[in-house]
Amino acid sequence: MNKETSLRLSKYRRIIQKLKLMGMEKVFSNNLGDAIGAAPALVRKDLSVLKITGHKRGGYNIDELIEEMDQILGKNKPMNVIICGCGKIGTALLGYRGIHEEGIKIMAGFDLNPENVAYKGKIPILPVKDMADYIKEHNIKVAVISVPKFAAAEIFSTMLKAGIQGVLNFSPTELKDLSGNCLVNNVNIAIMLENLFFYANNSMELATSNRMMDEHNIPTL
Amino acid sequence: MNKETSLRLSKYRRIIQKLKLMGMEKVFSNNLGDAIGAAPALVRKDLSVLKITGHKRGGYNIDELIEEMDQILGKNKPMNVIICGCGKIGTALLGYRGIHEEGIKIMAGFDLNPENVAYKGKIPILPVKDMADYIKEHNIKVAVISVPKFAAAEIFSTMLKAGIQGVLNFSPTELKDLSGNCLVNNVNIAIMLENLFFYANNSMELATSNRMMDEHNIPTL
DNA sequence: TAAAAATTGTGCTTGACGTCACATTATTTA
DNA sequence: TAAATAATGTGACGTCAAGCACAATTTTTA
Repeated sequence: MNKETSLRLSKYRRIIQKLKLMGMEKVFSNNLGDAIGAAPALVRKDLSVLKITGHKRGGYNIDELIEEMDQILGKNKPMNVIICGCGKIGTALLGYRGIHEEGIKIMAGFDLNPENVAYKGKIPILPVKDMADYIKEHNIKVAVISVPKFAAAEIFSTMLKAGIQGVLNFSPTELKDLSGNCLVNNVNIAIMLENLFFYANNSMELATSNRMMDEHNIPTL
Repeated sequence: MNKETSLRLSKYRRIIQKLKLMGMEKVFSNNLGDAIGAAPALVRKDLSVLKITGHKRGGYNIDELIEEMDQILGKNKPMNVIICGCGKIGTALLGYRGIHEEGIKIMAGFDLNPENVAYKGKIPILPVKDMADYIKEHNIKVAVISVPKFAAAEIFSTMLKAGIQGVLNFSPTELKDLSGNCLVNNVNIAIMLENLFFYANNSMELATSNRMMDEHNIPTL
């Protein structure tokens, strides 16, 4: 399964959750397709790959769907993360509701000088030197990197040695794990902004490519 | 040109800049390819599409390359953004160096209650109701949305009416401009984290697909 | 009960992107 | 000068993901 596909799964999961809260019991592939801007056939194929099966003329049962997707997406297992680098961005994430609301728990923050971190919440802020032990002891699988550029590569290396399997990297240094044990989502804010300026400056080209629009735009729920 | 291609362009630009600072004068397609984890032929094709031409056996002249790419990427024009929503993430961005270092200027922040924003820097924090006028008066093309979920759709709509052409959206509401006048980069932190847990929980599949690895991982510069 | 309608599941087609491979051209070396 | 070497530029090809279209199946309606 590729990245786009797995992102769609999370989106399906989120939409289905909303529909359930609205009291709905079943959903059709074209509903989900409309919601994420994809063709109904693609939705069916995605679910088909997951061995999730619907009912001819009856769509998909929402409760079944949630159960099976949670199983596949690992939503039943604890989703515990740590945040390494408690500067401006790291601290913002420590208090970010969107993470908590999805059932993800921020276990701890790490910083070179934890006593300097302004954030005063329930989450412990620990010194970076304790990170590797913490990862092993608490069996942490996913980490956020929000350290300055110069520190990113080293902290990433430490994480890999400690067994981290997924990293969300906000530093401008693009990280890669050559061994294939750890997946990295690089979020480069400056490059994304540059990208927007590029299209804004060349807006004629924007109109000509539908493919591009599809990749960038996903309908509001 | 698709999104991946334009992201590569920004990466090339960044690498070339570093090489220039190191005193180099020319660069070969395989250098750039190695740096971003792409095949040399792809680098040549990317540059070829931009009508940037190299020299047989001589590679690409770095000064020419920078000049032409800056032209194409719009780096010569001012890159002015506004930040709408000065909560935790918005405030973090107001003080984020990575943006400034790339030549992007944050012109102003907007918030429902600007007087409540803790950030005390040089950037003015203005009331949201003034945003549309500000966009028009200062000819702002690109905006960051970092408002809470419930406010995202409305502020986005206001931006579109004011003529915004690019949006970097950190709210969990996925935004889309149906008219095609505005490109949106949706950055959904919770979904990206979920995605990492998904792969961590199904790590066997990770190893089997090389394609996926390529999409996720970009080598450190 | 029979016909009509609606929705799934999937084989086939399409299109885009990246890689391969090689002709072309420039530089170096003997 | 001629041969060898090194790099570009691009046409051809392979691969993969998404969309199309339709058979299969279930429900509704008359």
